[in-house]
Amino acid sequence: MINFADMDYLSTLNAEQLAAVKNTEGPTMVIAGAGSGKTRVLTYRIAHLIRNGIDAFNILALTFTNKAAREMKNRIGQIIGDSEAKNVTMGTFHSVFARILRNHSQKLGYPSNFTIYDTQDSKSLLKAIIKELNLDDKTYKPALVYGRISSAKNNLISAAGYEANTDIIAEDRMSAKPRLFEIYKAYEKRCFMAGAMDFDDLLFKTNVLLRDHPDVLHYYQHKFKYILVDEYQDTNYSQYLIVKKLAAVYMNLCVVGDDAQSIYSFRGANIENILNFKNDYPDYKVFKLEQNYRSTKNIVEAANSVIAKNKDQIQKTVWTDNVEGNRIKVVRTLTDNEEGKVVTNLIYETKQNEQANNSDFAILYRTNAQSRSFEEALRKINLPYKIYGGLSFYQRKEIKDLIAYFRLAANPNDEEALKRVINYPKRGIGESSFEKVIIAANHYAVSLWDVISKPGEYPTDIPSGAMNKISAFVTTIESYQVQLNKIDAFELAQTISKSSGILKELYDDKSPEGVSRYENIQALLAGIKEFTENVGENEVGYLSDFMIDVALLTDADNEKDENKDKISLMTIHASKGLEFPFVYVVGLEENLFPSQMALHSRPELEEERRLFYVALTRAEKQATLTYATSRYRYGNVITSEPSRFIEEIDEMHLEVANPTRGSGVSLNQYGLERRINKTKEPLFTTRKNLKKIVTENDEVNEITPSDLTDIKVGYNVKHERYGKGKVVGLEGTPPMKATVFFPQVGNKQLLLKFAKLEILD
DNA sequence: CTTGCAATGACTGAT
DNA sequence: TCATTGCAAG
Repeated sequence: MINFADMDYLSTLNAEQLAAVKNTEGPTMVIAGAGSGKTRVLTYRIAHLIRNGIDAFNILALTFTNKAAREMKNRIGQIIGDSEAKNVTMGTFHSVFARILRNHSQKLGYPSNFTIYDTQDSKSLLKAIIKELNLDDKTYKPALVYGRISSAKNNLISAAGYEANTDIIAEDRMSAKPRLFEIYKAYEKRCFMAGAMDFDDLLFKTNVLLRDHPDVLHYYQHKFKYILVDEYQDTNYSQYLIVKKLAAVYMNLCVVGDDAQSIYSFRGANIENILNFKNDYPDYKVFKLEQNYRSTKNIVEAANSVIAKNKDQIQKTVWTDNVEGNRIKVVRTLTDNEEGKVVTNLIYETKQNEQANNSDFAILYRTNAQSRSFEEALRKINLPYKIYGGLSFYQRKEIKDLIAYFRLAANPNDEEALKRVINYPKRGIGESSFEKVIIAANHYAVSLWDVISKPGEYPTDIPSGAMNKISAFVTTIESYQVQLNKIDAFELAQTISKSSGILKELYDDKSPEGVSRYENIQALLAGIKEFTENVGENEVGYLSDFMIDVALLTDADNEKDENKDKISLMTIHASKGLEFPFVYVVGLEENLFPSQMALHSRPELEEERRLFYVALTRAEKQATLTYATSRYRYGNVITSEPSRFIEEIDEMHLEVANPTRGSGVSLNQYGLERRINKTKEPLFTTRKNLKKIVTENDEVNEITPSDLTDIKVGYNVKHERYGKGKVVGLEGTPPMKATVFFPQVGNKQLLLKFAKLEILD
């Protein structure tokens, strides 16, 4: 390993990078193109601060993943020494502020052992609430409700604020979901009763904490004299405001990002945060890193030609001094299975020709479900691979089940954990009894645990047989609780896994899946053992410490050495920040990439395009794009057409390499026959049967809103999103609400006050 | 209360 | 295709 400590680290930076590193005081924005050495700038900037006498304790660095934080900390440690580096507060927004919240949770009425609900927990709770309110779960789909609540929270709108917001209420009424606010209210209350925060709460409650407790705000404002935020383009309003508040005193705020790589608007990310930086900090300095050190000219220029199609962006010119390199390969296959084989063969071939390692290759796709055909093909020719994302270790059922017992030991009010294990393993406490517990808890306005642990105080009409079983369960959990801070995490975890019956339940299942579940439990226990052994001397690692951010861990966080030389398979979202010599972007088909969900508006389509930009710019030496003309979806075959994104690449950077087919036994050795661009065959089939919902230029459904005071039933109208339609019903005098039939989407209720409609006749 | 089978609907993306 | 849900019978 290189010893950076002896090296003049600043000499390895280019002029612009160096300027960004040295401008330590005052608001700073770094616009960093793909592959421009952004991480180096962040790393060296922090090292530089510490070298110049700033206490590491006073530095806060917010990264996009915990893995990125760990790696950066290691690199800083190499420059200035680990003992200093470890004092920097570094991590994701969620993990940093979860820890801060634990220190102050009583101020918000939460226990310090509050539970963090993951997405599954949140949706499960919402589902229960929807049922309790007697609402139809087809209209109020938990996933949709979750999204709605999530985006409210990310914009710092509480349940009360939601109910009071006339725009939102009107919107919900228009989309025929007028009772969303009730669900939100119940959800908020139930989370609180359970001592639980969901992912969005970690940011929301941090805002509340900083808003309502000036002493706390003051403390952190002065602790974090220097603040750095990576991937600033992907922060949402809630995160933006936390940063703004913390930086308000010293204003030593450095944000780093690239608007062209903003791909998380579905999570509430707001590009505006980057665009508005100059408004919040008028005397800011901006540095643009435009030289790409990662990729060949072909890749950089191809990516530039694609992103140029977006309207919303900060002007910059990414360029490179690197070699020209190969053109981008485009490969068509007949089916998704063939796509798997062809990509696998190409990897095999490249590996031989270039003497490359498995870890030099990545297969990137739009959706997790696409991984299957590649896994099968790779397994067939024995190439080792690793899938990132998808179901992470901590989301497996058996792991969540055992962790649910841990959660109950730490916080018995945790409703979702209770629901999971009150009858697992089976102990005769069925659904009807559990429902009675919920009804009682709502009635007495206490937690579920209060009801079952104090039956004398909160009588229910649960039959005595079931009640006895419940009491036995309560006693079991209580016995775990008393041990929580007495014995170490491993001992307690072992006790729980045995006495809860989980270990036996899985041990008795001799099916291959059962065996693997048992092994997973053992792996979790081994992980906990490791945890207890690694806490400092004279300290005990308790289970509650281990639990602190289990909910925030992802696969990338517990990468093991055994995954070293493997081909990486992941979604493009998961590939952000990574780089590989050889990248295969697969499934480049209309309605898949760009996703059909994103065809409704220009901003959504532009985000898909940025996603494609991210995919391309992961590649160092060679990028290959593939698409299949048919693929399986929901078990049936659908035909598909090549993605518009392929066509958007300047043709001079493309090379088309299509496999032959037909009666052929042997396609050539690699299943490929090469053609240069000058082929007679049209590169891409025309797209005339593509539904023109909205094309890229938003002119198509552009409308001139008409005066709607004398709108009549039967009028033909045009809506900017739904296109042409006919008025089939009106309510109120003068008309307030119209029912309009749109051929594409069916009947829609529109409030005339808000809906922009053009009357066509 | 549990089990087993038939019917159903889901595929963006992830802290 | 796969996982979850609903329903009938034990």
